[in-house]
Amino acid sequence: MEPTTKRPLRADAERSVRAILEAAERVLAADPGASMEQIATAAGLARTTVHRRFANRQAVLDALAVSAARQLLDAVDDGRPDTAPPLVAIHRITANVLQVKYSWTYALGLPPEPGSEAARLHAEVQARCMAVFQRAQRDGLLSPDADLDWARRVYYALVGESLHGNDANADPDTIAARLVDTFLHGFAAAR
Amino acid sequence: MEPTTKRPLRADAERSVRAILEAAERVLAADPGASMEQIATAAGLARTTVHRRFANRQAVLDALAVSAARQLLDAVDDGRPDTAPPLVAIHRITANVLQVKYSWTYALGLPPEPGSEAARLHAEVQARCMAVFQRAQRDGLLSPDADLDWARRVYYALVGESLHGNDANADPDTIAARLVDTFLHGFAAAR
DNA sequence: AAAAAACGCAACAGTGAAGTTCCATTTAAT
DNA sequence: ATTAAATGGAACTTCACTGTTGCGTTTTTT
Repeated sequence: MEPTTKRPLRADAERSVRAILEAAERVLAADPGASMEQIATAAGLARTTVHRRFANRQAVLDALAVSAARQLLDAVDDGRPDTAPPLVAIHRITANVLQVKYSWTYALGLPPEPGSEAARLHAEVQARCMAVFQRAQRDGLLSPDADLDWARRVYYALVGESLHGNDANADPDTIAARLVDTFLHGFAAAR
Repeated sequence: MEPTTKRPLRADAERSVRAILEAAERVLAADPGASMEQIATAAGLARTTVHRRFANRQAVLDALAVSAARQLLDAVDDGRPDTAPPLVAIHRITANVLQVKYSWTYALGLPPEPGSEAARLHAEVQARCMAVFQRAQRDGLLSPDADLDWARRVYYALVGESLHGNDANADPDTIAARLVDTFLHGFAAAR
């Protein structure tokens, strides 16, 4: 029952925490109802060790959500959303996000508890996204009529869909290019 | 243990079956791990009655998936996908599908068991969808370069996204119009 | 009105997972 | 090398859910 970081963990304990979170992602992605035992085994640990690091199942899920959300925010910031030209930023962010989302599909699909750290991080990501879109609209890349909130939701949906069917190693830049092209122009014949 | 329809069910029994499926959709949409007890209560029935109509939990899920998939296929066929002009068909199908999907979000999100009736129905829906898109491409509505499989996936994703945040009574035709517009033209400024 | 079917309710057994405790052993920190 | 922390493993309790059975009562069918 010590979820709060009282003193720094020992090196092996920190490895265990990471192993648990990575195992949880793998196992829960395959079966959201998987047991703590399955997670522990996948992490190469005993079940009691998992319970020593996380008070209960929910604590694992919370930590998993926060960990993944942090990496997502980093992926976005690495695309320079505030300084790069909008089209470049959107491309880079998309490619970065696709990689993170592929590795943390389950964790990033978890509904963030309102008020939680994970929710705060997701809101941060969303703010970056909206800022880029607003700049893109001012630069004439996006239509002046575009509903940016709807645009953001569509963009999220395209990212989610782009994760399917790609056997891991498919070039993220290629997928991102197709995604952005669809986002901008849709499927209608050129006018 | 009588999942197979031996003799026609009595009137009240058939009402029970429908009540169970509708309750299962509501309850499981809110919590996918909900118990049979919760489903029974939501259906206004005793738990044993649920077990009398469905051998086990999986049988409920299967029946739920099939029921929803049937309605989905009906919604698609009501849009005349083979005869109406492609743009009209796409609009109508979209509006119809949105309504069905809104009422059966959970059931239609279930991964269809390979080889099951539900899987067959979903494949049928997909075939209708591809047929419309091919006609649309021949008619010059969709770009000759468009990857129709990717287009279909994007279309599905847009449908899924359009279900969120709409407080039920939002006009399906309005939402469908926005969806189709985005699908065709994206968000870029007009060239 | 009589027969058949469906229902509610209570009770029961079986299962599996969550969470805890204790202790011997291993591993990291100083 | 000593100390403190972390781990594995077994055992145990608790608990919720599943699936089943039996029986008296209600509802539908004919």
